[in-house]
Amino acid sequence: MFLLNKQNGVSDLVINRLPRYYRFLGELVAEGEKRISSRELSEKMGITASQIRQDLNCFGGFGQQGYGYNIDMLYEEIGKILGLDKPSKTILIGAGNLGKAIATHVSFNEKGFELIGVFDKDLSLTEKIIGELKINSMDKLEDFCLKNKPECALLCIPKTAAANVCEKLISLGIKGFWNFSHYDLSVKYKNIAVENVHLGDSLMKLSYRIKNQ
Amino acid sequence: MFLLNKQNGVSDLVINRLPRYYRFLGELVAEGEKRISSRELSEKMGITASQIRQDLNCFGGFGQQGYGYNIDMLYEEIGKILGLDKPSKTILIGAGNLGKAIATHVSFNEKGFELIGVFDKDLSLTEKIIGELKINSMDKLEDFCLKNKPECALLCIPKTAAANVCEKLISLGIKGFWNFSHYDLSVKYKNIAVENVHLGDSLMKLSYRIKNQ
DNA sequence: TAGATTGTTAATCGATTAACAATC
DNA sequence: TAGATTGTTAATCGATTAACAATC
Repeated sequence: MFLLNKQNGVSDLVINRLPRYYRFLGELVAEGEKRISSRELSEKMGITASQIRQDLNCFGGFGQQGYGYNIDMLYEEIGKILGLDKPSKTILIGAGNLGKAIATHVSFNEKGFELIGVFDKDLSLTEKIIGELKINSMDKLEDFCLKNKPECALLCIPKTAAANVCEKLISLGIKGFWNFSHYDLSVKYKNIAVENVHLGDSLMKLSYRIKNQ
Repeated sequence: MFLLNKQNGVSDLVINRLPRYYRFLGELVAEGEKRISSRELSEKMGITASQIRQDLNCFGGFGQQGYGYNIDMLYEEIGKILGLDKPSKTILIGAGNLGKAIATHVSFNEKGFELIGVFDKDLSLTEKIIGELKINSMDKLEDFCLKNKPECALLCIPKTAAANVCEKLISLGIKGFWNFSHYDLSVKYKNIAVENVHLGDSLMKLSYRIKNQ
C-alpha cells in the first residue's frame, strides 16, 4: 500500500495546532505524567476534547479506548509528524539586530532545523560570529549552497532586498522560508513552504483587539 | 443609535487579514495609485475579490459601484479600524537579546503603540539604554504603571517568569499583551487581548511543511 | 445611457462540535 | 464484567465563494 498514514491533505488549521499540542505534552513529560485523556488535555489547553481527537486521528490512532493517551508516546509521535527528528539545513540571510537575536534566541535543533550558515551584504559584519557561525558576505552564498545544499532560509532582510534574494535562493534549491521580511513570497511562489512572521501585522492585530475589547 | 458601524462581532479571521490589506494598500499609496477594484487587488494579494468585498463590508461601504475603491481613503479607513491613530502606551518586560531586537526593530508608532518604558530583572542591565529609553529594574514597575498607566505589555521573558509577571501586570491595569514568551496567557485570562508570537511553534509548522511538500 | 463594479444575498464548502458504537 | 474513553460518523456552525441586483 502506498500511503502509510492519513496525512495527505491535512488541513492547515490542524497543522497549526500541532506545535501547541507538542508544547503542552512536553510539559507533561517534564512533570513525569504518563497518561492523559482528551478531556483532561482539552481542559488544560482551553479547546474541546472532540477537536483533539479529530486532530490526532488525521495522523493515526494514538490512543486506547478506556485509557486515553500515553503521554511519552504521543509526544514522540507528534514530534515525528512535525519532522523534528530530521533537521533541515538552514541558512540565515541578514545578520542585523533581528537576525542575530533570532539566531541566538531560538533552539533550531529542537525544532527540526540546523543552522549551518549566516550571510549579510554588509561587509563590515563579515567574519564576525553569530552563535558558532562566521558571517559570510553575500558573494559566498552560491558556492556555499552548491556545496552544502541547505533546504531552508531564515530571511531577516528588508522588503526591498527580499524579492531578488528569494529568487536566487529558490534557484539554489531552497524549499522553505522562515520569513521575517515584509515581502509576500507566497503570492509569487506557490509551491514553496513559507512561514511568515510579520511582526508588524501581529502588532496591528493586537492594536485592533485592545481598542475593541 | 448606539452602534455607528457593523464592527461588533467581526470574525478573528477577518481581523487577521486587515493588516495585510493595509500593507498592500500602503504600497499602492506609495506608488501614487489612486483607485483599485476588488478584482485587481485580489490578483495582487492572491485571494478572491469576493472575500475582499465581504471583509471590507464588515466595517462599512468604502467602495463605489462602477468605480472601485479610493486607495488613499481605504488605506486611512483601515488604519482607523485597526486603531493605529490612537497609540496604546506600552512597556517592554525583558530586555535581553530578543526584547532589545524587537524594541529597536519594530516601528511601534506606525502600528498603534508607543513604547514608554523598559524593565528587566537583571540588575546589570539597569540604566542601560534601549532606543531612547533607560532600562529599569523590576521593582520600579508598580510605581511606573500607577503613574503612567500603560495599557499594553511586550513580554520577552522566559516562560518560568511569565505567570507571575502577567498576574501583576493585569492587576496594574494592562489590557493587552504582545507575548513572545511561551506562557499561554489566554488559557487563564479570557478577557485580555493577547497576540502570541510563538517563534518555536512557527518553526515547527515550517518543519512540517518542508517535510511534506 | 452603457459599462463597470460594488454591496449583499444565496450556495457551497469546510471546520468544529456532538453523539455514540466500538473496544480496551 | 462494568466503566471509561477512544475513533468515527453525523449534525451544526461558520467561512468562503458565487451570483446578481443595485447603482455609480
